[in-house]
Amino acid sequence: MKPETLNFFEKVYQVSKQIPHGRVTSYGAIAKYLGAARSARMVGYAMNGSTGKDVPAHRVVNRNGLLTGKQHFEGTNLMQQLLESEGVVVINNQIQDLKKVFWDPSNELKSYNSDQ
DNA sequence: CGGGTGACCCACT
DNA sequence: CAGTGGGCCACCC
Repeated sequence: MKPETLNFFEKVYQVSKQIPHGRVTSYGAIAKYLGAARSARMVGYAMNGSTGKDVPAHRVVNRNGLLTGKQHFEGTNLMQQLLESEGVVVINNQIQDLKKVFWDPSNELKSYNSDQ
């Protein structure tokens, strides 16, 4: 068991967990923070396994602020419900004031905090 | 071992 | 300005 084997998934999970309450980020932002800006798809793919974990995948949306992964959640509008529950205004699966609620890990975290 | 897929993003036309 | 295609990297069969 080597936790250092932090796969791309694990990295995404940790970053997602660091997302503040009432804030959202994009796959590309996380991917870029991990050094794979052109591999945003992997971030979303990682989220596929985040369902059922302590990872708030609902706080992760695409660049347009659209809840693309909503269909992957249990319910139909569960993702939107969770975001609105945190104070994020979401209309028609589209986050409003994304610029205000947007949270950039590279801008807030700056570095990898192994100590969480 | 090889091919296909994917909760995306960027660039070109 | 808007639309389309390609690219990227990891997991699944």
